[in-house]
Amino acid sequence: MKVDKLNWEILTMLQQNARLSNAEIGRKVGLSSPAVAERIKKMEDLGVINGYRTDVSYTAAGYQLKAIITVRAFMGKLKPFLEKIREFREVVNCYRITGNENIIMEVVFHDQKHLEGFIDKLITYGETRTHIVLSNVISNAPIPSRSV
Amino acid sequence: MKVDKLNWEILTMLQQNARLSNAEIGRKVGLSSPAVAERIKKMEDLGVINGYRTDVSYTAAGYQLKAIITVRAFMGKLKPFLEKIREFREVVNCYRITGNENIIMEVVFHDQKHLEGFIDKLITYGETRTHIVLSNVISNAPIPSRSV
DNA sequence: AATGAAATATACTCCCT
DNA sequence: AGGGAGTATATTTCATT
Repeated sequence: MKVDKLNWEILTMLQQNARLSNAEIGRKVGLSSPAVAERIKKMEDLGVINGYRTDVSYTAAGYQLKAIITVRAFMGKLKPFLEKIREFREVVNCYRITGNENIIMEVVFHDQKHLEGFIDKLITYGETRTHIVLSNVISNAPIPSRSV
Repeated sequence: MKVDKLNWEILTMLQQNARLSNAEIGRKVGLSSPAVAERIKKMEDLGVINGYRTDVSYTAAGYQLKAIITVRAFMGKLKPFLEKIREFREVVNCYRITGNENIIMEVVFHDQKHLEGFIDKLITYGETRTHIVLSNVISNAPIPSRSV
């Protein structure tokens, strides 16, 4: 899909603040609010925009820790794992990746016991490695519009 | 901070769609729109809500691949790395983590050459490992309100 | 594709409880 | 902490270019 310059300006603003009004976006990019609404609608329909998310602080929300967990699935266990993992609501993101590990996940936990219980549930599916997140260096940076 | 049941309902809705109007949220949770606005404002001020992001498809936006890159920083190179990495706009997320690797990043690339050039820029800072993202199993799932 | 105008809906401010 | 009223602003629809 072709995303033109104007749409990139809109996307850049929306990535920084998804709750901006169409009218406000229009003022900054020099379009009327119906024009902005139409462009956004089209980007939603084409799948350029997947959705609008609120970034909730996991610590403020009562979770003490976040972990990056990789899984190296046992033979024949990847598919069952992929079906099972959707049931675990602690999992914020989960990707299938290349390399020695097949899966990488970002998971939030109330405490260490919670983390321990989570890892225990995965032992039948594969070998796990857990990294605790110490701090955020970059969080959900907007995707830039062109070669950087 | 104490997030009560009503705020959790609001947060759950906002995590799924950040562009919902206060009026619509109010209708579903049984509050007036000024009351919803006030609660949201308070959660923003307290840092429960960090912001509102638009989820843009990196492929639709002209990026061909996404990679998970870990870095094991050389002695004394972690700090310089943390300062430098903010300049790279391809980096969508970057965390400091425990374990053998110090850093894990989620990075988007136009093509393999772009990825190659990126990795080259990191060699003075540490040892990198790159995993290409094959597919999304779970994407930005809302943080659940209680023990799961 | 975009604009302008009319109708509807929402947000914001203030006061009251 | 929330409701209600009044005003300002935004969204939506549609006709027009």
